[in-house]
Amino acid sequence: MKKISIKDIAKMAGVAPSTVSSVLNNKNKEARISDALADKIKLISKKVGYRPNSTAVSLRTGKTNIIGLIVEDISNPFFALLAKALEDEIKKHDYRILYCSTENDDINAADLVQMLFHRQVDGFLIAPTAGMKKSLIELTETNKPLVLIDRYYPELKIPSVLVDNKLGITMCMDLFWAKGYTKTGFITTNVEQVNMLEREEAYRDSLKKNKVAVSEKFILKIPINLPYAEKVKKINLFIKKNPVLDSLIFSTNYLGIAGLEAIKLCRLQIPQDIAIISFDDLDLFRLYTPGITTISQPIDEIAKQAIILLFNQINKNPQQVSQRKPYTFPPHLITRKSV
Amino acid sequence: MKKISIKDIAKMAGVAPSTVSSVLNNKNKEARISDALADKIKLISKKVGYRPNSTAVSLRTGKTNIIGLIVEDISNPFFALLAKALEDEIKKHDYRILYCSTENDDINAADLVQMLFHRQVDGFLIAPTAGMKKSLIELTETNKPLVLIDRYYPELKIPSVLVDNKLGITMCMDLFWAKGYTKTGFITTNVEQVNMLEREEAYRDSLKKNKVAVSEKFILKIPINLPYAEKVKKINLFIKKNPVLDSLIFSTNYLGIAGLEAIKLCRLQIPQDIAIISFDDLDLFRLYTPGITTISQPIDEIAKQAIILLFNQINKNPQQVSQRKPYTFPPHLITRKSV
DNA sequence: CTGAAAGCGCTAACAG
DNA sequence: CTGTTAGCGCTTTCAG
Repeated sequence: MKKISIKDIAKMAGVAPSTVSSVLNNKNKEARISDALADKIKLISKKVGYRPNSTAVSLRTGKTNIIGLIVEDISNPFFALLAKALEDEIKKHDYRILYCSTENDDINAADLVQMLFHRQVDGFLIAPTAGMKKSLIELTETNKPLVLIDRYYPELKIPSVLVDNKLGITMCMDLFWAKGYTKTGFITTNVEQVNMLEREEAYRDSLKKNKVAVSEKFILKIPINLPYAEKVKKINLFIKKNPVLDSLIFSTNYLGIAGLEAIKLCRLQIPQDIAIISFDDLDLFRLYTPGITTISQPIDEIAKQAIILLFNQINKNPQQVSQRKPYTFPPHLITRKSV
Repeated sequence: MKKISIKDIAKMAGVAPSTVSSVLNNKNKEARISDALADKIKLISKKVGYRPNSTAVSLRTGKTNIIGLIVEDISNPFFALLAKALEDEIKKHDYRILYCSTENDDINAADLVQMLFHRQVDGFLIAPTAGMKKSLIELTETNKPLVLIDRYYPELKIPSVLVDNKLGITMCMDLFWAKGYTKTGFITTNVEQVNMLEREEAYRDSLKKNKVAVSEKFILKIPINLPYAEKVKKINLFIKKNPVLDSLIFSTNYLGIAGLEAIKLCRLQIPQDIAIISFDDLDLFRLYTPGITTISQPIDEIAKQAIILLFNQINKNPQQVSQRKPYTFPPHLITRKSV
């Protein structure tokens, strides 16, 4: 694993660097280099373990084989699983991932886009923050391949892949209605991201469809960057203030976790005192007693589709007639004992 | 965010590219460029949002400001948290992370080292697989900055940062002894990684110290790449075969998870029928009923120290008198109701 | 004080 | 069939 350059190989083989380059990039035919020579060059470079300097290749070709991944927080289990699934898919194309967490900060996010762009990444996979519109518009103007994941911007025609958020919450509500729960609280974040807004909307729609007036006090919006303990406290208070509630929906995994903790503090029994469903499936929800009913996201499918859309752009695949609507995948309702 | 090069800036300012370069790299003094001119150049490049092409800078300077991170699996909560902590620390140095998962495959791991090396990363953070010795030796011979995390190679003098694995298990055992448990089973993986071996060793040592013969049938080694359901099955069987056991230690988080599932299947009560402790603290363990006693790793401290050691090397800091022993941090025993 | 020139390692056009 | 040449965008002498 020494620093060995194409010139070294050329010297060893007694040819010019360009000849080595052609051979190693399988351009034998175009350059019409004799098979014997090609084999010789290949052999030598294999023997000394030659691998081209990616930086030089990138500078020359303008390609880095690196995709920039921007998520909210790589330590969130949802994003960790998504990142792994994306990594697995992208590996097949011989690409790598440079990842960054936005911490849900718009300025941070815009910076990361800039930084990755100037690092010449070949494409972007972004779970955008709520205030990233400007940054995304700028990015699209550069024609860099770009796919949004987990969230999207309805006004921007950017290929997006995500779970069907409305369907997920509708499934929750339908289950509640079917089981006779009529007073469902909705616990969500205060961020204005489409995915969260759609979840809330589906909650409201379901109430309306069932001719129940939406009661604003049954909706709790928790500031996203509040420390965990504060979140628990807020939920705790919310539950105490609304003893009439017979069921709760947590719109995302960490709220579900905080919710379980809050319910424990209130000494309420699930599902006798209160039934619950959380978005995102976790080991915790599966193994908790009682098992928690969840809306599980099809992470692998989302990752696969995102990579397809990304490489359609990278390879300028014409079939990529970018449809206006985001690609959505239905979630799975995993029913357990919590309802 | 257009492609704007140093030449463009030079033209706009009516100077030579090299002058722009000097100014932007704060080499005004050495180049003795007038403050007025420097300010003018800075202003212009700020106004048009100029950012140098990182690829070109890298090719020229040999620095990429990218660190290669190789872990077992980014979707494992331990590594996800570690990755996030590392990202946070590394950001302060204006570096980024290119990450890869080994899937615990030695060949894969060796490939990743090669790949990252030829991508000119400025340093490596590696949680090595058991069979990575050769690859690591090769890497050290290149003098690339390198820090091992979570695991280490006793024979190789490579700076390493990890939790004190032995202490962790000793704490478990001491707690068991103190509470009167005398038949403790140990459930671990079959991989020959030092961290795992040390955990097992501590278990054996504790028994010996307390004059209890080590019973091999009380140790269960589960193949690491077995599907989750199979792991549960193995543990289930192990418990049924050894009804004499009054307590169990799970040597890593996913075994703890599988263990809870297995115990549920056996319809055993924790801690009445069997007491348990798991390595790694998870939401699941905290919120499970009963709460599971765990050995929590000081992830942030590990990340901080790893970054310190890495940048000591990158900056050729002489104080980095690479000590032979790995840097270890004591874990925290979090006692809950499971013991 | 400033600019011209070389070169990092590679690839692609083109000339032999 | 193969080698020469130019140049990707930047930094770094070094000459003026």
